[in-house]
Amino acid sequence: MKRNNKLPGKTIERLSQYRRSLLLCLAQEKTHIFSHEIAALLHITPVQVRRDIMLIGYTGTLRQGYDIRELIDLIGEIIDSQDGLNVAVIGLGNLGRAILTYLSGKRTKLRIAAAFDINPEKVDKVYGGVPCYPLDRLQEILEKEEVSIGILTVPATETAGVANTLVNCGIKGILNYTPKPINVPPHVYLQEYDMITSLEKVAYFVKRNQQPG
Amino acid sequence: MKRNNKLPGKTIERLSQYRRSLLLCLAQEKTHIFSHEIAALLHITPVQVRRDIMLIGYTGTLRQGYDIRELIDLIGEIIDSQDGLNVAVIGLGNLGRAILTYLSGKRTKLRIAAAFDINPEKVDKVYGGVPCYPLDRLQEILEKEEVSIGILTVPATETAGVANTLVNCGIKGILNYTPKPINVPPHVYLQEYDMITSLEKVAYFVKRNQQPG
DNA sequence: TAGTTCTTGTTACAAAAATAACAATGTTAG
DNA sequence: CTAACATTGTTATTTTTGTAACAAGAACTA
Repeated sequence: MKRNNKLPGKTIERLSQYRRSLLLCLAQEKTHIFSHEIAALLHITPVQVRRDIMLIGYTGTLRQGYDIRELIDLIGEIIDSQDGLNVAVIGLGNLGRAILTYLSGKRTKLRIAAAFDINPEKVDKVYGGVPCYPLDRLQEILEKEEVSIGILTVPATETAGVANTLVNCGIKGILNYTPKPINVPPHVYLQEYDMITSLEKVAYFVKRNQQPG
Repeated sequence: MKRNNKLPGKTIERLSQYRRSLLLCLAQEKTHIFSHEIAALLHITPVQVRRDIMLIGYTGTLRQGYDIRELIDLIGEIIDSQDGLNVAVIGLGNLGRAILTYLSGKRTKLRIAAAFDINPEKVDKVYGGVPCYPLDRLQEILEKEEVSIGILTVPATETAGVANTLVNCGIKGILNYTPKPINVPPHVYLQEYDMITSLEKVAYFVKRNQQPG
């Protein structure tokens, strides 16, 4: 049960997905599950499921598979923070609001504490249970609410500036949905995702399948 | 200049990003660029840039670096389809509209041909230059517009059904932003992205940095 | 009881991706 | 002219990720 060894990033992603599926199973009165069942739900291989579960040090029973409740709890111990973390969404365009909707009221360990926008129309309203503040109160609110993770959904022109402010406020992690890459000091964990890049990648592989060579 | 060898997926992603940055440079009258300059723009290493460029068979000049115009054109030859591809966005919630906004009018080779939603309020309106059709006309429109790529932004409950319809209509690639994994026949290229998973991954690494062990 | 069948846990292997190392070659400086 | 330098292109190495192979053990069957 030694799981201080750093787990691979991809394993973490899958653990998050296992838990989500397992919660659904639990809601259906299911108590145990086999590796190949989890695999089928997520369209991956049973081997990979078993390997991931091995890495977190959980052990199923031989003929019943894994205890769903126990597995959910263990995944929680691994990927959740004990006391929870506060998250802020910066930029309430369509994407920012989409994220608020997705997350609203779901995660208990990840609390969306605040949203920010520059548009006065949006400021002081509440979206998905989250209050929207003006962008110029970013620093103040981040500190007051002890926000550790920022989700960047501002226009590309604002990315660098907002990112700097986040870092200066002592943010611990940034999820950047802006098409503009940012750089951060090593103690800040950064993950970037660009929708246009993803789409162009799909287009490339579609093209290749059409004209194989 | 043999670039029929399949390029790594990650290289494709970076090529897309190189092109975007290079277009900006070109707009600033710049004609040549060094690998370390590209690297700095995207916060990666110069070696990786050179390696990617080597893989597509382009050669820069020794003291001037790469010709920006030529490089942009070559990347286009590689990742764009000759005649362009038509894309449809299925589901016009916040996320669907965000994508339309991002893409509207930008890509010439990737044309957003149609959007779909089940909500009558949205149907028959135009979003970002793209007409919205009712979901039950999906099959008809996809065939009429010769759509090869579908972007899935419907609620999780609808994912499986819509995905099946897409496959039946002969779609070539799917970009699934739904939290529900789908499976498709091997000739359909599938890419999935789940925002909640990404956020939980960031949270995990933030937690690890806080309590290193 | 002995054997068959599932399923897990683990080790070994393969593939993909990133990084490092370094030869080659114009260009500049003296 | 020669040496130092900056930059590319390529090969080699390491790291990460995924897949396969297989021993071991509980439950069922006869």
